[in-house]
Amino acid sequence: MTVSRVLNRRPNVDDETRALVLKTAKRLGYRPNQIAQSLAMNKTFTIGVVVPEISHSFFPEAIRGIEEVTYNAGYHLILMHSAETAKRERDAIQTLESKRVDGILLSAAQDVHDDQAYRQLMDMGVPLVFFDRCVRGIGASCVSIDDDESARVLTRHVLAHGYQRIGHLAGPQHLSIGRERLAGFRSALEENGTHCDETLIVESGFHESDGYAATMKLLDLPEDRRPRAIIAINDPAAYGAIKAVLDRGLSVPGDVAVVGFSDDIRAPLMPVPLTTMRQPAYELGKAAAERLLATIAGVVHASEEVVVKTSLVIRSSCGCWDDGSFQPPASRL
Amino acid sequence: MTVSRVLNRRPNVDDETRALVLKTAKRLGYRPNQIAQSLAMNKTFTIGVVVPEISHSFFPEAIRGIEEVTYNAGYHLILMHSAETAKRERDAIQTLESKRVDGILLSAAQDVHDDQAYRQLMDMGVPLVFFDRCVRGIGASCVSIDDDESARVLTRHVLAHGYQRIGHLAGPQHLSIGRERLAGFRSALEENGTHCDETLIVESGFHESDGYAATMKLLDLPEDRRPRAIIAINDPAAYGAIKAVLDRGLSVPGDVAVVGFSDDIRAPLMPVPLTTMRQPAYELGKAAAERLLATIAGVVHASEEVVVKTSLVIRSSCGCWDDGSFQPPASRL
DNA sequence: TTGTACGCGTTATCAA
DNA sequence: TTGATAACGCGTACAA
Repeated sequence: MTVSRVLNRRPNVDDETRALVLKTAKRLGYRPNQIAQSLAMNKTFTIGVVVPEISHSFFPEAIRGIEEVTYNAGYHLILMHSAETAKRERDAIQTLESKRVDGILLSAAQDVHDDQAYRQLMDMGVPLVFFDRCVRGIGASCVSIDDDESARVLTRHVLAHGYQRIGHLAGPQHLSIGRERLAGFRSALEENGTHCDETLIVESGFHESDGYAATMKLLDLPEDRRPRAIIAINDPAAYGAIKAVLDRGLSVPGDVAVVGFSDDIRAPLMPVPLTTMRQPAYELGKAAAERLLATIAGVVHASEEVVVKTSLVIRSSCGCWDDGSFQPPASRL
Repeated sequence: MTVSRVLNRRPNVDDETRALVLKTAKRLGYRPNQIAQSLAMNKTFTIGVVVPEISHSFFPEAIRGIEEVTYNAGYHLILMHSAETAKRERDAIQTLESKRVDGILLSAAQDVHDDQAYRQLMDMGVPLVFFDRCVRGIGASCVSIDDDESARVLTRHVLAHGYQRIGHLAGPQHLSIGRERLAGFRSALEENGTHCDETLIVESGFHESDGYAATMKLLDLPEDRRPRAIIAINDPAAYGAIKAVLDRGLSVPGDVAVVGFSDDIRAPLMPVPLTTMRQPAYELGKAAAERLLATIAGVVHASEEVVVKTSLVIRSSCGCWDDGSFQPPASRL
């Protein structure tokens, strides 16, 4: 009726009627029922966000970026937590579908092994944008960093110290970031003419405990086959690596250099400040949200790769001095 | 129709019909429209969570606890960010009301000065549970720590070092946690027979920059009127305090001891590890969610105060040695 | 066991 | 400018 027109600021309403409606609405504490609106308009102004991890580090910051953009556009967020499991992720996707969200932002869980859930989403026409941990080849956009290139730059820096034996705590190989960072690692070694010892590449999860366990394996090698430096899949894994090295009575970076990936909030505070590749979580979240809104608005149709810039943060765990400048000890060059 | 019965697992359906429905549903990729369900049943299985802060520290962890409980109960979360502003908080509340959430979990923003928005929510019969930063006297439940007692215990510990002049970076006094922590601070001084110098109590916000600014004011006092120890409203403010002390060329805890409140993830990693009151964010989130679900289920009607236990975490910024034991230097006792 | 009628609160369409 | 009617997709109540 007329009430609808007033509340939606439609022009063709008499000023008196309008005033009356507004007054009465206020008196009754009336709130438009957005559920009914959604049903009628087939639009919820809600976006689903699925993250594998909630608490520390990268994701809260990314969510803040997402929230910033979506809030300004009048959208709201349903937050789902996959807890790194494929089952909960599938569950989350189904729920969001049922809730008829206008789009989904998703960062893939660690143990996802097939595309099916994503493909089905795409088939149903639900706008989907991956961020950080992408799944390619299914026509969904991806907002992330250039993992391959970033890993290459990071590895180059480690190589510049003159280290010969370099280990890699590789991420899960069914995830893009696991594969691509490993590829970047390999290519940096190759361009440097450094032999890549496959025993120094061990698969690791994303948690500190994973990094600890994987590093212990490397440290169990005979001394002459042990890595002189370790490149971890992310910062938490690097923390685990540092802990493992120290627990073995060795020093960082004196005996084993360690570098991470993310520039987590704790990285500069570590017993030996962590050299790492800064991944701008907030900006990445914003970019992902912008991409999704564009998709929802129908502005863009094809899937797109959005690359957010990383930057090398040099501290001292790599063997550089702690003033942040790039100064591999001369003796090793 | 019969389809509804099948999908809701009602018993009185022929097995064959049921099988047919399920098969067809799968074939069509059918997803029940929860919007329509919600409209018909007047129930959304959605809970609104309003936090003043998203990224670091306390809230992501609390959200994880909330998510854990609500997920298991079949509820989902709409996450809203008030950014410490009353305006955005009011906005969030209105939106959640429009979205007909089944209940709201809220931690009050820093600059909220009146109860009106909350009262209106209560009047409309929307279950509301505060967590961490509560507003009392409006009939809503509150899940938090015992701020008064915790601050007292913390202050007692600082006093035990023999410090006479103790400063307090007090939180906003219109928020419960600001008032109660200050009250606990005062009562510990009183029971110790220590004079409370009002010039050493300065109001501070919750951010590192706020703590920095407030501490600078204290350090601007003539040397004989400066505090020998500072109790900050929370950990980030304590980080700011430490930075201010160091920036003035003074040492922590040698010249000025500093303690925080929260046990943020960075507390043990500070240049001088921070003594602080541990606030179990995850457990607090869980308790708050449980309380809200009970309210929604109508199990409880009256408002309730749920108190989650804190514990004193002794590191070295208070002047204790760094092994975590309670050992105020003997010379000062 | 199955199907029909109605209502949930809104928007869209068309008529008054 | 305003009002009536039919959707939107489901659950409830009752009839077949």
